[in-house]
Amino acid sequence: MAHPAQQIIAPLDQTKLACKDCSLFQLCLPVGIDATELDELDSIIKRRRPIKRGEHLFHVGSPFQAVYAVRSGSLRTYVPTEDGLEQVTGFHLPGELLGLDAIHLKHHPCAAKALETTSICEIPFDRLEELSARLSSLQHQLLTIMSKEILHDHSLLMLLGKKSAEERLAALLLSLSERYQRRGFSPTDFYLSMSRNDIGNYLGLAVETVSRLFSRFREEGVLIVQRKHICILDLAKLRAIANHKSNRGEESGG
Amino acid sequence: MAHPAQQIIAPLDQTKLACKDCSLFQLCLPVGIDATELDELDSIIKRRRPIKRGEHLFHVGSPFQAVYAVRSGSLRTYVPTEDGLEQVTGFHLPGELLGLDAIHLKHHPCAAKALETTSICEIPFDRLEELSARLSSLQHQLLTIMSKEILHDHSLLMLLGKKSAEERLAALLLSLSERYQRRGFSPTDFYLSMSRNDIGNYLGLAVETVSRLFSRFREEGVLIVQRKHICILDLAKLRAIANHKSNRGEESGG
DNA sequence: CGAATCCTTGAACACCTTCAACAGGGGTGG
DNA sequence: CCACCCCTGTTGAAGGTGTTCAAGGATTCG
Repeated sequence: MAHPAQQIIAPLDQTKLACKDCSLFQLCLPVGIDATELDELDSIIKRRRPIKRGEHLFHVGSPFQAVYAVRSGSLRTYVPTEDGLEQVTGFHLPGELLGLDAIHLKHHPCAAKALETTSICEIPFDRLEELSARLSSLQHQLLTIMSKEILHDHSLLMLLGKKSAEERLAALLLSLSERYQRRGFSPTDFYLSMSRNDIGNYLGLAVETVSRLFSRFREEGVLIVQRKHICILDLAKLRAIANHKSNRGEESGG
Repeated sequence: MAHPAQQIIAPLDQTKLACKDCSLFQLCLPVGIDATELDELDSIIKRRRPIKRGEHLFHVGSPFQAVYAVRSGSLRTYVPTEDGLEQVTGFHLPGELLGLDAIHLKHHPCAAKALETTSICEIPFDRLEELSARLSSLQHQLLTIMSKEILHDHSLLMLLGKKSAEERLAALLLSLSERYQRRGFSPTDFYLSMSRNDIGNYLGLAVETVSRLFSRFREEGVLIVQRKHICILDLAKLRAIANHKSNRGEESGG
């Protein structure tokens, strides 16, 4: 199901769209790269056929050959646990890079699954490394993206380690809101492409808790929620919930 | 206080020790780098005077100029939360690199504090980037280390999102055990350089819970604990606790 | 030796989970 | 087109795990 808000993305038949013409240009790898360099980067990028909801971009353990940039749609990454369950490690929106955590082990430590119909740019890693050795701005951008990912993980760690259920969900909604805004969508009106189950899993909460929280937020006038459609009414209040409250956690003396 | 198990590290007056003579050679940046390349790397690395327990290597917000490798001792990294509390994001043992999460924002998003007397190699980042543009093995190693850090964070996310208190502490002890072993120390007999408070903070648990867990592990014959001194008696059982048990978490349908 | 800090243990409470039942969509087939 | 079913999402009640509050014991350092 294509969400109305996401239809400013180029239609699927324009799969040859160059980086320089991509609406995600400023959110993706090419940041800070000049025209001739951009052509070089462009030449190594492959555009894949869109993948459908539920299909995998890569599986756990599959050999690491490329990193991937989301062009449209969304995915979730997750790792299976020993018990046959799974832990969702992230949701990935247009302009975001996936697969960088595979560099170390040379195979993917997590799987990536499309949450809806999703189109992807594939960037062979050996060629990217080659190219980034020559283009210092690209090398820097690559490190920056990885650094950003570490940063994101740290904020998530804080979320899971210190925050209440209410704060966690508020933080996720705010994160999505900001990311949609940067991509030119409404920050207050969007569709969740992931299920309540995915959200609960990601935030370390039971599905029922997530559902109850949505209801509570609705009762408090923070948002309107109808199944997957979210309309944030009071962004300030949502921020207050995400940051404020909760005197949990310890001052760590040392 | 120097812990007996850590005295195989070179004494403090040998601060000019070259990478090639460092006992951490195979755990640090120089992995897979040949002799001449190593000299080049060596030439940009500064050895700093050891820092004492409680002193900071860098603060939150301080400008990003270098990454740091731990030579001896240990540190903890943490980020302050809005409420004036803090979240511990990691413990860092000899051979490990700190500061890579600062690349993106150009200033340190977390602070690093010595848990004991600690000596450090400082590696100016601009020169490291320069050098890694020329040495592809170094470039690759740098990406690998960042990838490894992302990987570590993901396992920690799983820990905080899905695991019980018992599993979390067991996992931390196993992680320390393995890391000490790789560094040539005993995997079953070591000193914790961090406080119970730090551990609880890191694992998202109250100090009291950590304390109770140590007692329970002792009662179950898994380990002997005397303040900071840990002696693991039953590594297999500790692994069982860390991996097995607990049917929490959700199968995430989609 | 005294003070401060860290660690441990106990009891009551809170938050979230688990278990259970039901409601609402979306797809399929008659 | 409607009935049916499956899946996702919602809501209620009971229970558990970890937290908070409180107090006492151990260790370190001036």
